[in-house]
Amino acid sequence: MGRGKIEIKRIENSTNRQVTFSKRRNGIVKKAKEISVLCESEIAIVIFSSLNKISEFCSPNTSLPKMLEKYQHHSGKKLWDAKHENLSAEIDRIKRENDNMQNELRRLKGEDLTSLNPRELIPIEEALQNGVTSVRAKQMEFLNMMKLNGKMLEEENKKLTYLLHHQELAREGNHSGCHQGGSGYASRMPMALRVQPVQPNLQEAK
Amino acid sequence: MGRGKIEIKRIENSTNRQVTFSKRRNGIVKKAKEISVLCESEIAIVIFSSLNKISEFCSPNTSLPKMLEKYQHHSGKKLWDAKHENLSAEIDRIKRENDNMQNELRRLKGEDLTSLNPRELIPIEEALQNGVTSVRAKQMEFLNMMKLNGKMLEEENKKLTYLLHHQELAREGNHSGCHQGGSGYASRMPMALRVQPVQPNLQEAK
DNA sequence: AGCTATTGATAATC
DNA sequence: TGATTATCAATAGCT
Repeated sequence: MGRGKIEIKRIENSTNRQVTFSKRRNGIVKKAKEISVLCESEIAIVIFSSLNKISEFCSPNTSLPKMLEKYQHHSGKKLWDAKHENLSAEIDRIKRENDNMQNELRRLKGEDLTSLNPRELIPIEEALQNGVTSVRAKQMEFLNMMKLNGKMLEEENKKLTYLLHHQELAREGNHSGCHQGGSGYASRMPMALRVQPVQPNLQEAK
Repeated sequence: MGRGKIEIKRIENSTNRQVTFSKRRNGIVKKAKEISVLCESEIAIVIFSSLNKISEFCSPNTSLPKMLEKYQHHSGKKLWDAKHENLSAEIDRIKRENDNMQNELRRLKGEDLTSLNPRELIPIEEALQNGVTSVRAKQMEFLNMMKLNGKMLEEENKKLTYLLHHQELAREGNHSGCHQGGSGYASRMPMALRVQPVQPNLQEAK
């Protein structure tokens, strides 16, 4: 097709070759577009010119990576190395692990028990029981800590009260005046805390 | 080019589409061969038919993997490294999910509770309690089923015993003879079953 | 699958 | 490069 027939062999004239390359490349891409539309097929083309310039075409609604993925999947041929398979295998492995855990979780939460027989229920019950025990123990721990904390605060309160009281007394002694409705800290404190003097070595209880 | 002009749009007639696909595919591959020779270029083509049948072409002295390798190298675009990244990301995601589940599992099993505060313990305790409840319910279900099964067997036993007893009586009546070592079923049965009527509710003791 | 009238692609040229 | 056009190649419709 053209002004003259040509032999299909390397075009020696470099310029001519370039031109022909460009024209024919466009032609091929056009054909590719057409076939993809006419026959609703997917086509990907990669071309390197003799100067290693890249041209690529890929039918709409897909991409080279997608096409290659599909290629591997359908042909079974490997386009790239084992890396993928390793990763895929890893994913499969983790997903399986995931499923197992999900099942275990579901069962521990009491769902999905229908498929189990009585023998399989026993370890689950035990695990749950252990869990409850541990959690309750932990809660008791917290409770005790809080109790202890409360006691310590109480003790500190007492100490402070005692100190304030003494300050109050000292001031009264200095001024020889009597504040009947005393405005000091001590007088505003609850009776229970004010009256009792601090006991020594309270911290020892820690 | 053909007996008539055609619009470039999906060919509705399936057979026609197939034929056209085949013809044009060959055409494109031929063009690809030609350009690769004429312009000493490298070209790779992958085509999926509408039925996902693969066709591929790759210019001589190279291969699809080689081409793609070159493609990545020269274009800088990632073909499968992108895929790698996707896979890696997927792995990360799943691993995170995995870790979460593992933590949840550990906590449900009463391990690894030290890092939790009291407020966080509450839902765990509840979940465990629910789990225990569910498991026990399931166990009760099994127990009831077994009880029921036992009762049914017991009933059947009674029935059979009754029937055998009557057969025995009937035969003795007919023959007016006494088989001392009788060959009937009943006479071959263990004494325990024959003589004593089944006691009701034996299974209740379970 | 083949055939062929027809359209489409393109080699040569400017 | 880009446009033109005489030719050749691809192929649509038919068998």
